[in-house]
Amino acid sequence: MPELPEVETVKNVLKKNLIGLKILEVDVNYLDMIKTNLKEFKEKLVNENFIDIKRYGKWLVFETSNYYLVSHLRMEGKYYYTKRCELENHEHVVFKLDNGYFLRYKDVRKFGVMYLVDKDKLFIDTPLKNLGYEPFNNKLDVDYLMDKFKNKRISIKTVLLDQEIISGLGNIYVDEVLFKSSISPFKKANLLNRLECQKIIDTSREILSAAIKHGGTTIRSYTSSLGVTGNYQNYLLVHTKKICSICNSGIKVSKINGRSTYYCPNCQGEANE
DNA sequence: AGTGCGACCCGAACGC
DNA sequence: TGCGTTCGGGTCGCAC
Repeated sequence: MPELPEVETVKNVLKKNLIGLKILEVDVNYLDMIKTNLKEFKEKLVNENFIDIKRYGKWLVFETSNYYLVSHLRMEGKYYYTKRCELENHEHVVFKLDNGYFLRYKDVRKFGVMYLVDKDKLFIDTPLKNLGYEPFNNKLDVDYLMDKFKNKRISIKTVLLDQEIISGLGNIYVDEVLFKSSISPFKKANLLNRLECQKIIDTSREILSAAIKHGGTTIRSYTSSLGVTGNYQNYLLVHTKKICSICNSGIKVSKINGRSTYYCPNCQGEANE
């Protein structure tokens, strides 16, 4: 499932292939995937050139001559850059390009979404308007986190999944960050001190850098797609693990706000601490 | 404003 | 074995 490192990898591969190419045709097979006006989506993108591809948090943003195409892969969305023109199952959006290739978006669960907006509306008419700082942003510091956490009486696990505070951490990496910071996922965010906030910042940067270096994490073995067959799963310390690599205690799994959460009760503390 | 939860999906995993 | 049920994953939108 793509989190920030996976999306970064996809972005880099797409960028290598798509820049300069023109869109000749747009097919949409699952209408609800397009969250802005469907007719405009199909018409406006014709004859647009790909100029740049960016990533904001887990969002992928294609810059074309006149618009931004905003895409979120959710759990299983993937892009294929291919000469194949036969429609495969679960391919919901297909772009025909002017070099004989196609950009094909495939998403079994249909969870992904796309927006098409004018260039001055990227941070106004899309969910990007709510994104918090990325882990690598220098503005993400202890004062920022202390301020964001001060009225949050919910678990730090839930708060770190909130993209409006830090953007780009998903379920796997939040577990890793909290483990490496020796903080219980159950701890209320407003109870964290400055040292703990600093640890969250430092470990987020460390873990995401390492994950990007290894191409992201492939937990379920879906068929590989454009650039997303990472091997960071081999470096996970707590998520999906049974035994703590630090103290040999059994790793516990609990639901926090509906999300499966792996933690070491000995190194990080228990539910009621 | 903060919080909680349903909706969105469907293949895989599970339970009987 | 075969069938029905549950689960998971990120985000939005809504109710309180």
